[in-house]
Formats: sequence, structure tokens, C-alpha cells
Amino acid sequence: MSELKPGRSFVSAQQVAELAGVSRSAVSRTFTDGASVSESTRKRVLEAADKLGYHVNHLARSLIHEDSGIVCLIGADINTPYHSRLLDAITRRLQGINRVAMVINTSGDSASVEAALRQTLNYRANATVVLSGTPPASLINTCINSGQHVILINRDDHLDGPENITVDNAAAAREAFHMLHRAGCRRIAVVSSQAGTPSLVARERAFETAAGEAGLSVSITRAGPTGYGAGFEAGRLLLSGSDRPEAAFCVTDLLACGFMDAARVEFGMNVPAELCVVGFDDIEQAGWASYQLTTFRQPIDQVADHITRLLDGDDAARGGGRVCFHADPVWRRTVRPK
Amino acid sequence: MSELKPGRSFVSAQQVAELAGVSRSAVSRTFTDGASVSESTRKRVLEAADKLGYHVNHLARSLIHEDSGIVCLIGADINTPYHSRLLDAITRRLQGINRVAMVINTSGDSASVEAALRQTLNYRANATVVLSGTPPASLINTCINSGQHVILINRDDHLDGPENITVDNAAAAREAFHMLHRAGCRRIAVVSSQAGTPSLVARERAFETAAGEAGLSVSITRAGPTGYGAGFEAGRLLLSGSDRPEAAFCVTDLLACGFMDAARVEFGMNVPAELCVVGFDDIEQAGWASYQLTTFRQPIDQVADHITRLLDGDDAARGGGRVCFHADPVWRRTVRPK
DNA sequence: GCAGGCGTTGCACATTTGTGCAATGCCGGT
DNA sequence: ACCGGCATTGCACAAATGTGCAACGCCTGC
Repeated sequence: MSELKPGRSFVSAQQVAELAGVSRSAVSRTFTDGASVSESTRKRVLEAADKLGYHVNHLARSLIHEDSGIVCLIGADINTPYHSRLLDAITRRLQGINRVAMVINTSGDSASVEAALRQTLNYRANATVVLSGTPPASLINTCINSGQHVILINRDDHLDGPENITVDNAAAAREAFHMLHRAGCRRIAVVSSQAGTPSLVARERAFETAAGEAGLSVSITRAGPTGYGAGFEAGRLLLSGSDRPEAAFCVTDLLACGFMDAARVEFGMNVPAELCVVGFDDIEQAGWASYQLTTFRQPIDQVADHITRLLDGDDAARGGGRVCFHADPVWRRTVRPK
Repeated sequence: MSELKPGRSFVSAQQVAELAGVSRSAVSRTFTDGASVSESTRKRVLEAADKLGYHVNHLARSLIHEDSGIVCLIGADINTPYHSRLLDAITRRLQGINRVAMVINTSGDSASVEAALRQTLNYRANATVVLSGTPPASLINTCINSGQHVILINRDDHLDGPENITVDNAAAAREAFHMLHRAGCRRIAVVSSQAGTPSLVARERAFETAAGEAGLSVSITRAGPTGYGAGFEAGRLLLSGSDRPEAAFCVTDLLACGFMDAARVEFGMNVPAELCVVGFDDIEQAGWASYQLTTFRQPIDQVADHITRLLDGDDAARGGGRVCFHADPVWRRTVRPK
């Protein structure tokens, strides 16, 4: 099979038709589900196609149909544990429903973001999933105006064109506070970052509010971009002072890992005896023996499943739907029991 | 701008031409670099295009040109630190040279792998980059026969169609042995996985050979799939015996992290006083304060740069080129100095 | 003033595929 | 044997774009 002469370039349906001795229409129908072809010609066509190494040109096919089969995934920091897991879950499911993922990395400058988003439109992507980051709302509107599906994950801006999938950051943050409060912690710090992502801000706010309702005030530290380094630096700042916090709510597991390491390595502290820590995301490292971090699990599979449902069934996919999943707590060993 | 009526569907060049009062050719030429259009009509076309929200259809454009602008990235375990960083580096650079990345996740069953690879051909991808995993050679040949560029990363099978980018695993593994040998370690274990990936096997072999030349024999432990868990399990197995190894070469940083954690948490050992560890990849976690792992840095940026060079300049891209980059040692604190 | 040249523009054809419509052929029933 | 019906097939057109070729108009130089 595929004993094609090494001569370059792709094979067209015309060539297959000539070899099989049928019309090009017959070839097309052979590769179209539900089209009417006799068993004998189908067999001849398939043989010829295999011999020549023919593959249907989806670009041409997409010219005719509305459906290009391409789904754009737009996101920043895709090398981050949480985002790469999300990417993994989504791409795998997309393949299951015969779509293909086009990944736009917006970690670069904002000019490249705009260029990248334009690609979405240039390739007539079936839908655009915004995983993270803060692409300007105007660009999102451009997509919607061009008749594209847009699915926003964890962005709380209230546009009504796109589909919104969110995580209940506020509920989880409240629960985080009560976990620490019940453990007897009173001086509690919030460790966040300078990123200002909507979901991070939502976690900060809800935690602060819950603390306020319990009569406590919390300090928020933002020592850099979201990541291990910023958590470590926050630990250095917070723990070198005279009145150390008894606990910290880190709005991200990466921040939590950095914070814990600063506490243990720089100050020789024991977690959770001297310091309780709660994170968010439940990245793989949170479960490592060195951390055993108590955190909240991102409902990655639920989010990915919902996306495939939106893209597969055309019915529920319209209008500004809004779904919110819960982030369940994962008890490990960085919060004292009781 | 883009005050398009919310009515669905994309805008065609024909509609722009009518609004601007020119022929469709003029519209096409406006969006084609180097085509001859007067400044006045160009301006009128751009205004009309902006008003209607026009975006060139790359699918149609690709029908004519050879170049679809799509590059397929095929890989498994993209949620892994090393692979997600590679993905990040490559996608970012692709955008820089006006290509777009189509990601095929081969973590699923092998049937889906074949279907996915077919997508590569269906969308007339400009090139296919195989990041990892073990897609059958027959599928790779299918791509090559269809006249596609194929770029293999870290696969040592000796196909001569594709471009090969490799890392000098053997040299690094030899160096790893000498690092441990010079530190005075004699009972050395190799921690690997059951994956059997070419590069992992190459590291095992080279290390074993180097040890043999020094008159030492090493044991190789493969406790599961490549990852933290397998490293931890290997630690449990190796360190519970009567004669514990003095050092371990873990063919992956993830294995090393798991191994170190088992040593410290399960057996209360001190690294590097009682146990030296060397990893491979230099993932982010290797630099975390809890690990400070001595390891070898994957030349990710060099690999990504080379890929863009292959795709951008058409000249050097032909034939079974073979490039090999060096993995430099990163000294941290899991090997005793001197 | 006229010819030559150059920049610009439109026509028509090319790329690859799906599909409606009509024609063809085959089969069964009467 | 003939006719109706059905499955199959080919023609021609559609989708959105790039581009060679010829025509057109304008400017310049003589």
C-alpha cells in the first residue's frame, strides 16, 4: 500500500478517479458518509486511493460546509501545570468528536495576540475557546460578530455573546477560609500575584470578605507573576516580620509550593505545626510527598466534557449560556485537623 | 469599526468588492503582499473590509498555494513539565513566522493516533513535528510519501526521509556517571521507566556502559510509567534492601523527584550526604528549593529555534538532515561536590 | 501632439471538493 | 415483453481565493 512514487505534492480526487476509471464524483461520494455508491465502485476507488496515497482535502471540504472541524484554543502560560493539564484534557476530547485543535499561544506581546486571534478567523475555526489570559474584549467581539462560537473559561466579564464556563472561586475561597479558621488560625495571609486575572481576584475578594465576616482582617501579598517564584518571595517577605502569620491562603498551588519552600528552607518552619497552607488548582505537585498540599481541585474533566458537549450537540450551543462548576476541597496535610 | 449586522456567517471578498465599488481582484490584491494596487483603491478596500468585518479565508488561499501555514505537532503526555515547555516554545516561535500550530494528542488509544495523524494530511499541514511518543514508523512514512516535511525530535530510529533533531543523551549520561563517580559513589542505581522511549533507553545504556568501563555494574529499575510515581516506587524498592545504593541516576527529573521524596519521607535519608541523585531534563521543579536537583538541561530553545529555521528557510529543509544538541549539566545540590 | 511605457484593473481560469439534477441501467412485477 | 421504480453515475455548478493576460488610462519625452 501507498507505494507512491516519491514525487512530491498531494494527490487529488481527480487522479484517483482516473486510476479507478470512474468520475470524480464517485470518488467524492466514496469518502462522504451516507452518499450513494455501489459496493463495486467503492472498492475500486478505495484501492486506487490507497495506492496513490490519497487523503481528502479538508481545506476544500471546509470551503463548502460551514464546519471546518477546527477549534481554536487560546491561552497563555501553557507550560504551567494547570493549563497544560487543561490543554491535554481538551485536545484529547476534541479528537474524540472528530475536531482538531489549533493552539494559539498568547504569552508573547499583545501585538502577537491580536495577530493570533485573527488566525482564528482566517482559518474559519468552528469555535474559539479562551483558556485564560486577558485578550481584549474587543477582539472577542470581533470573533462573535463573525459568527463564531466563543467559549470563555474562568473569565467573569459579563459579555453575553459567548458561552461562559466558570469555577465557583468564591465558594471555594470561603471554604478555604473556614478550613483555616476552624483549625484555629487567626493571623491569616493571602498570597496572590500581580497578574490580576479575574479568577485570582475573585478568590482574593471572597476570602477577604469571609474573613471580614468572622471579624478578621487579612493582608494580601502580590510579589510577582503567578508562579513558584512569587510564592517564595511572598514567603520571604511575610515570614521575616515580627508577627508571622499562622496560615496562608495561596490563590494558586504554584504560589503555595513556593511559599511552603520559603517557610521551610529559609525559616526552618514546620508545616502544618507552625504554619497552615491552603492552595488552589490541585496540580500534580500538590500531591507530591514533599508538599502534600491541602487544596481545591479544578474540575478540569467537567470543563472539558462541557466543551465537547457544546461543540458536538448544536442545540445547546447557542446564546450566552453560563455554567459554573464547583471546586472540591482536597484534604492533605498542610492544614491541622480539627 | 466592524459594526456588522449580527447576522451570522463570514464575509467574502465579493461583498467587500461590491461595497468598495471595485472588482474582487482588487480586494484579493489588497491582501496579497507585493501585488499591484493603487493607494486610493487600497484605502477604499480596507475601509470596506473593516466595516464588514472581512477576514481572508486561509482555507481557500491554501487551496492554491502549496503552503497552508499549518504545522502539526504530534505528541503524548503534553501535560508533563518537559513536553509542555517544548510545546510552549514551539508554538510561540511558529506564530512569529506566521505559522499556526495544530496539536495532535496521542495519549489516547492507538486507533485515535492513526486518526489524528490522518488529520495532518487532511489539513495539508506544511510539516509534522513528532515531539515524542512512539507513533508507528508506517504512519510516519505515510506522511513522507504524501510529500510532507517530517521533523522527529529525540527519536533515534534511522529513517532517512525525515529531519532528525536529537539530544546527545549518551554524552550526558556518560557525564552523569562521572559526576557521581568523582563524588565517590560506587554503588549506583539507574532509575528508569517501563516506557521504553528511545531517548530513555539511550540514557540507560550509555550510563551502564560508562559504569562498566570504570569496572562498576549498575542495576536498572523500571517501576512504572515515566513520572513521579514510578520514581517514588523505585525509591521504595531500592532503599528498603540491605545494601542501599549510594547514588542514583534518574533518566528523568520527574523520576528523580519521586525518588528523592521516597528517600527522604519514607527512609529519612539526607540528600546528598547519604544519597546522591542526578536527573535529566531540568524541568522547573528541579530548581525548586525542596529539590535543588543536579541535572541536565534539555536544549529546548535550541530545538525550537532549529525547527523554525527548518520551516522558514526552504533551502536547508530538504533531505534527512540530522542535528544533535548537547544537554549541559546544571549543578545544584544533589551531588556532593568533589 | 503623438508615441511609448508603466501602473492599475478586470476578466477569466485555476485550486479541490460536495451535491442537485438528469440520465442511465437494471430489476421485478404484470 | 413492457413499464415503473430505484439505485447508481456523471455533468455542471457552487464554495473563496490567487494570478496571467490583455486592456485601459495617464504621464512623459521628443
